Amino acid sequence: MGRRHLDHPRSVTMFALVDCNNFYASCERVFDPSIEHRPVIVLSNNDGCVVARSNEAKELGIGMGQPVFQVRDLIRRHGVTVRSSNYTLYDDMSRRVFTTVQSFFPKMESYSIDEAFIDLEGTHLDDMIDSAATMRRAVLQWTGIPVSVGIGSTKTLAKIANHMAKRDRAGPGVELLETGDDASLASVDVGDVWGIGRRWKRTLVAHGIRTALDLKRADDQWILQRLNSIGHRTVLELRGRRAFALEEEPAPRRSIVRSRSFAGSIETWDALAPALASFASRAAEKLRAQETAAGVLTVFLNTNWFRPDEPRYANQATLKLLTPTNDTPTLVRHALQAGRHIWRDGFRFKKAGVRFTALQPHRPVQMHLFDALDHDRSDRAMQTMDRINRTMGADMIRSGSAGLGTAGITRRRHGSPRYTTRWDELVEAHANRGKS
DNA sequence: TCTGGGGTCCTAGGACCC
DNA sequence: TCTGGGGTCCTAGGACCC
Repeated sequence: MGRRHLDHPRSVTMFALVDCNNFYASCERVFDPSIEHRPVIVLSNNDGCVVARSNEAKELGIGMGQPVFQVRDLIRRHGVTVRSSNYTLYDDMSRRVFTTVQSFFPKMESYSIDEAFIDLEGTHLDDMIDSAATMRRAVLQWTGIPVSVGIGSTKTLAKIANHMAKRDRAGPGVELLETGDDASLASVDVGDVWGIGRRWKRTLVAHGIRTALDLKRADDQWILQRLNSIGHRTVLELRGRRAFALEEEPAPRRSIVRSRSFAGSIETWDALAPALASFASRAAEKLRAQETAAGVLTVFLNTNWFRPDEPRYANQATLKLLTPTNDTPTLVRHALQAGRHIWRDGFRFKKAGVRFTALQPHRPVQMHLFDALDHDRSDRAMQTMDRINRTMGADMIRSGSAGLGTAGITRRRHGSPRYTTRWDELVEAHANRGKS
């Protein structure tokens, strides 16, 4: 790679990570200014765990992923605003944010719902911070979402710079980490390095590697042995060598999962079957949306992991489909068959799901002259079904056996409206609200 | 009482074949 | 009866990410 760069250090190419601050909480605030500057948390499915927190909520000591029942007191004492998660809204806001980012920096990789990497090629090193700051202001102004920007010569360093930008709350929200800035690396906990999770952190700390700088200086062979080849790439990136490329074109999904934990528990096959049918049918929609077909189907179910006092059972059944398909009735039938196979009476099931793998391209056959082939007819029926569900809202039409699906067995008590995607749930604007 | 959901990749080990 | 090595493919489990 670019030895030439040494000759022109001021035009070195850099990556930046744009990361939305407390994304879900920020989305909730955009449409409800009354909760600005106040503690806000967003909950996972079934209102079980905290999946997003405003800074004020973080300061109260509410942890990421913490079960809600453990922070009930804090919520009450400090009047924390609680919202069930609203992914329709977050997806739409995400699209708006990154469309804006891309209008400034066209080479962009959407990395997750709230993060994107960009390539700052063409921007002079001296101008990078200013350009990023300009983009940041535009995003805030046009979408209402605050973002932080970290700049570095590799994705891993850009991630660390972003971490530093967030750490410095009074700062400008943009941080540039020079490749040789070891003092900064020494200030970053090794567990905060992108790619180092809980287990690896434990291994590293036990070996005296506590900071990002220690990791940068670690022995390559030792890393390869005790972590793996990916962990080693992280080390290379800390040294300024690019090991993870910017991927502008998202690779097609290799698997699709639809699963849920149930608010209570499921004790009869008759209660599980509609849930499985619903999972299979939602996953099939996803298959068709990306024009793939599943070659392998897996159904899994398990009892409550957190109840050691109850009988435990977890199992999964995998079946290979003779012909890869994305046809809902076929997939539902197979899912029920696989589920029946691993079903056992006498357990209280807490979670189940359907997974499709061995995905392969499947182009729907459009407007064939004759209806001779069943799969043509099936393709068109599926297209119609997807179209109606898309326009009318999810689940207007679904496979007969899906019935109510998971409607009666999941919980959602703090929902906010789908402000941006449903006419009947639009925010009401009041002229005297004051913000323009 | 109440504990998320959806992904990726790597590695080791077994089955099977030549 | 005894004895081999190397390759591929698949799967399960474990690590990581948001």
